[in-house]
Amino acid sequence: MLNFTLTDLRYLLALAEEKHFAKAADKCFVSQPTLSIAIKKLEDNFGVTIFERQNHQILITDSGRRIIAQAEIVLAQAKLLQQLAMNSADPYAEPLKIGAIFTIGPYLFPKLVQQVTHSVPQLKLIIEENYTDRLISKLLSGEIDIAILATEEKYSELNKIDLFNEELHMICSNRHSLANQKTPIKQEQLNQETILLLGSGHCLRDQIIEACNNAQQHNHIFGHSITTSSLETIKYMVEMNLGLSILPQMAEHNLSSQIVVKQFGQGKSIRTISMYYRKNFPREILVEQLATIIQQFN
Amino acid sequence: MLNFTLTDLRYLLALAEEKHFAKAADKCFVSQPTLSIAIKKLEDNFGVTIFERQNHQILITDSGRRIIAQAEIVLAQAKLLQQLAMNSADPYAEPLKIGAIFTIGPYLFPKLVQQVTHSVPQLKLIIEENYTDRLISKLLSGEIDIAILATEEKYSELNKIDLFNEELHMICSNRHSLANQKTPIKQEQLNQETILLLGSGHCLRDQIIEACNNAQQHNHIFGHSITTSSLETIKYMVEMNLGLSILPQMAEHNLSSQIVVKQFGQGKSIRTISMYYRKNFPREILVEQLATIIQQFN
DNA sequence: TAAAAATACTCCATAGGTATTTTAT
DNA sequence: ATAAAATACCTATGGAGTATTTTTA
Repeated sequence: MLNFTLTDLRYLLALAEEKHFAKAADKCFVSQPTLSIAIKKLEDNFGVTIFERQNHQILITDSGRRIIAQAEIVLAQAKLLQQLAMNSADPYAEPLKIGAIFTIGPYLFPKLVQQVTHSVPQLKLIIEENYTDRLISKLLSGEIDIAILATEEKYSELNKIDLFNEELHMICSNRHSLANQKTPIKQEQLNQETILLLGSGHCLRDQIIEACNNAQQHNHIFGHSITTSSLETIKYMVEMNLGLSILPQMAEHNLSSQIVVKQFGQGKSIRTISMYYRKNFPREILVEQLATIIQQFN
Repeated sequence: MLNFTLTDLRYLLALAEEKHFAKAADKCFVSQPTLSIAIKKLEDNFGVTIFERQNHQILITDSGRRIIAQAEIVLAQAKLLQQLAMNSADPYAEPLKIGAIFTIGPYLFPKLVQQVTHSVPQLKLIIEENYTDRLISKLLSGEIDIAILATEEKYSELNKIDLFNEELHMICSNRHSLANQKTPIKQEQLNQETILLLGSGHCLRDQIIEACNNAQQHNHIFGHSITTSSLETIKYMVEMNLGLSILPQMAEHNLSSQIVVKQFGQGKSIRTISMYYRKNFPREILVEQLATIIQQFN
């Protein structure tokens, strides 16, 4: 067990420098007896004479010199710790780690990073794209601080802020037979079509299946489905008229002119994008700030 | 000013490791509330949340991780200090610095080092030869711990232990006219002789002058004197019959067979060799031990 | 209901103060 | 007589305890 305190060391160094109890005490803003007693306690505990009280002058013993040198190191490191901690008090000091699902990240992150760089330049973002369940577990384990998801699921350990709703639209090639239909596409019309879907794990896949399925029982509503790995792949395949697909609004950005966007379903098919973060997350202010930024995108 | 203690850091590291307040408290041998409060105090003072109290699990924030890493450094250095200090508690831990005048060192130190190596092997000696006044000032400033001198001077800041007396003898070549005299040499006989002396500053020079001068007023008792730099030089010159000289007993060791030692003066000419050290020198025990060793040399 | 952390409160060790004594110049 | 450090003695902060409450799984 350590038998000294950081205060003791401050007194020690002051005395080593001043070589005069009263002056050293002044320097530490304490009384001379306080410093005397602290030094005595240190020496007694160590069992070492650090200062040789010579008549009206103070000498440092050889052991003392080594002890003082080490005490300097300890105090210097302690001050570093203090600074480090104080700097971290700023919630912007540490980067914020945000994850989003694959079907949001590519379209949201660029705008988010741009806006944050502009309006909260002191904040660094670390972004990642992943599946919903992976993001949830990373969020719970502290690997990320915020997850941007499109799920209706409730998580008791997490807080949620809704960001925006986005519609799901059908896209097809302008050469496709549905391309010229004026009325919204009905679910039944997809029965004979080739549908391009993301792989399982992507929540968009489930959302599309649910949106198409609607009141129907069976899972396989499509005539034929092809599973792909990313929305960008899907867009290229639709452009080549290899099938049609359902896209969230955000992904319609920069669509090829050969792709047609069609209203889909009887009502509007929408999904809600929300921000999740741990209850008690100490930087909740930041979360709210980011939510506001994103909400102003629409 | 530092707003944390080493104890706080111990608690911090324990909690970081255990991630459980009660277990961390156990590890530190304190109660759970004690540790809780200490952590809270730390966090409040730093203005940083270090531990995110997640429902029945504790997460470390990113700021926390850095703080903990630095806290580890501080504690490690503090423990080093503790060890260092504890080891120094041993009075033998640090080398002892001894100075002796030029006319004692070469003859005393070899025997001293040999005996210390044998009977106090854990003690290291750092030896030096110098003039009396230089040794005194080094002793007062703490550059050396012990001075071995031949002086009658009193120093109020220093303690003194007498070691031994040594006689002063005359030496001359066996070809010298005084070499065959049976009775002790009288002071007056030196009036016509060439005397080899050490340079000024060497106390032996003054002691010899005083011994020869005796009741006489004038300083120049010798027919002719030559100043040399060391007793060894003097011995070689005496061997070559370039003059005679006065030697302390110790220096008679290993004299050339061509040199004759003669009793000198009516009474015995002696000087007292003493050990000086600072009052309050914390390792007085060692001084006494060394004094005893030297006293047993005769 | 159980487990974990926070809170309330009580207590005492000790760091700090003032006044004084001791020691040495 | 003066200057410096040590000692005596008192006070109060805060570190540590036990008991209890709050919170959440």
